[in-house]
Amino acid sequence: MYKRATLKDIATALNVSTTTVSRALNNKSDISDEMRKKVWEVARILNYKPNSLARSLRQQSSDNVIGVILPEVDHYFFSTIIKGITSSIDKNFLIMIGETNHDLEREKSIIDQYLEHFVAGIILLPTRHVQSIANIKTLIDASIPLIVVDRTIEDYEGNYLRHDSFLGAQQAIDHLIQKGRKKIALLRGALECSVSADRVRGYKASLKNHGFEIEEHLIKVCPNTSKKEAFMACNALFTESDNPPDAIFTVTDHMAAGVYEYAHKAELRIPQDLAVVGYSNSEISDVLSPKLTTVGQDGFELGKNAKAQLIQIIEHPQFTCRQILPSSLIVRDSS
Amino acid sequence: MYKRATLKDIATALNVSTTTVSRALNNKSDISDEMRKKVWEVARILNYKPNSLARSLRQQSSDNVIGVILPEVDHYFFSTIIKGITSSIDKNFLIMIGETNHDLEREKSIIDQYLEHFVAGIILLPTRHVQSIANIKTLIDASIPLIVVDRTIEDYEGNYLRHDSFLGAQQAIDHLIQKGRKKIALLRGALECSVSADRVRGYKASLKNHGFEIEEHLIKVCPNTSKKEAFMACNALFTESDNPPDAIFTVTDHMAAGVYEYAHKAELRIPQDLAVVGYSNSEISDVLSPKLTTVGQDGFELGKNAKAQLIQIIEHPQFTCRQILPSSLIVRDSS
DNA sequence: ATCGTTTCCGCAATCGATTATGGTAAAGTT
DNA sequence: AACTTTACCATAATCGATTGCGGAAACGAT
Repeated sequence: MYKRATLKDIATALNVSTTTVSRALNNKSDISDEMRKKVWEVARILNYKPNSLARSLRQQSSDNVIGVILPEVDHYFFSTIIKGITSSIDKNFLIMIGETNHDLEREKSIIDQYLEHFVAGIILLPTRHVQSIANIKTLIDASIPLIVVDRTIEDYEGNYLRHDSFLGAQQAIDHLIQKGRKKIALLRGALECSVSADRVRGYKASLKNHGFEIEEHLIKVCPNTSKKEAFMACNALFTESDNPPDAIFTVTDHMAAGVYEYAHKAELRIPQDLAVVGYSNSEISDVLSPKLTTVGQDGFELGKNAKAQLIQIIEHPQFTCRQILPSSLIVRDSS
Repeated sequence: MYKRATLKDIATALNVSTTTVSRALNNKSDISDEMRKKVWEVARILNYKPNSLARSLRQQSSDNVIGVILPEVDHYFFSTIIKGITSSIDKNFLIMIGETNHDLEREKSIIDQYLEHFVAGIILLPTRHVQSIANIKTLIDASIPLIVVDRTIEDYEGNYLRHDSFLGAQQAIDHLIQKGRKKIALLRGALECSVSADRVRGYKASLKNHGFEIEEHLIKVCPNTSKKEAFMACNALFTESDNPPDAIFTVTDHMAAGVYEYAHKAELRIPQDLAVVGYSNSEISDVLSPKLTTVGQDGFELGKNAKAQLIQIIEHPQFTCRQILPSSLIVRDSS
């Protein structure tokens, strides 16, 4: 059985104490240059790598484990965020991952587990039901480096990073209006979801700016932002009134797929009879026919950025991050 | 700052040694029933949770951290596997995740990092370039619980779990032949990829079983299994010969999307002029129009299963797992 | 020569758990 | 009564690193 070299091995080899070795390797003071060099040399030869468990235990804090918490790992947007986090290998951070399935209890439980493991910091994508800082209070009190990504949390004053959903939605509606659409419906997500709320605000703002009336019956709620819900909502839009919409904006691309399905069944042509704009620029937007116009939010960059910022926060406790990234409309063939 | 209760706190409260407390909590011998009860009671009151770092350090092995290694976290199939692994919360295992991007060096480096962290076991989805057990030799020598998922590794004798790609491909071709197709092309992946190789074997086996000739020029290689490569390969198939295929089987759904795109451009109707069958039952197969016939392999179940089996291996060193799960054809509208 | 400063390094405690070894008192044995 | 066994618990070492404190040697100043 292979055994890794320890501080003691280096110390024995040089006939010095482990204290000296530790200080030499961490480039601390009270060490002569000569000794420092010798220690580094032996460490290299023995292929020494510090035992991070021992270090974490002693320091009461890991220095290379980041905990990630998100609602659903198999949603394209989230999975590209994970890719952004895992693919940059700076500092060799290890990534722990926990999935909440939008369950607040589960979220709390994962946070506790991360705390027990002395993670160096946490990247949190809150559930869509988050209403308060209850779950992260422990983190705040203990000053655990934390960055809240994608969603907002009421009364939370700490570090965050997210896309500008308000602006994204506004761009989408601006675009539809510019294309001559007069009656634009909106399929939104859960009422308590901050992201969805921002997009609704963007929708309304754009309509107002162009002197359009806001018709509440054109706004349908799809709590799970699913394809099926969107299909049903679409059905409602076209059967409840004999003055149906000529454009639909959905807050996810999946919902747009539901609209496509309804349009296909109702023999509505996209974009001639009905323009569709989705949100996320997920992979299905390029596969749908006609290709879907959508608001692009780059998950990869978001994840990469979140990790970089968190590392800054870990290394410089006074560092703060309050960033809102721009989204940009990607015009394809559905509008 | 909140501080967790330790063995020592319990020991002090009861005026006994930490030895006694440890043994009582771990239900070992040399402890009176009376003492055991008292210890458990105090532990409950103080909300004691063992420090897993300290435990791992002492035992030279964690008991609740699983390391997962896979090629690309944002591919739908892989992300559903992650979901399968993370969503079952048995035993409160923590999940570490590493992405190789099909880079063997990176794979090795992640394995080393996991070893340094004394993970209890590893779920490995090898890169498509894997040719030998070089990367996992350390794991085997050190008897680290390991399960190889999705792909095979030459000369590897340990635990594995994967889908039956041979059978899946065979079913797909059987289906196309039964539908009356006479000239079935195949878009395959990288030559060194075992999964792709299995599917090619299935393709050939089915053709042979039905008395068809195998025409090598109908088999095109798309090393990255991308949509664009598939589009190009398709173009080649239809321009190189004036006797083009009437059906195409692709080893991923994304490649099928490439075929769709070519068909659209070349004004070929699916399925009338060209039948298409994909592989994976990814989310795009339900979004493509017409909906894609594909071979279903359930990533969620695979992940869940892999985790359950690994836990068995961790807890019972003599336990072995050699499973090949069936895939099943999902017939939709493209064939 | 004496005292004060640096410089450089080691001792031992510490993080929180596990465990080999040993010791004491009660119970059992002949 | 003397000896052995059993039950139960404590002491201390251990995992691999970090760090407060202290000590010895070298050097400079008076």
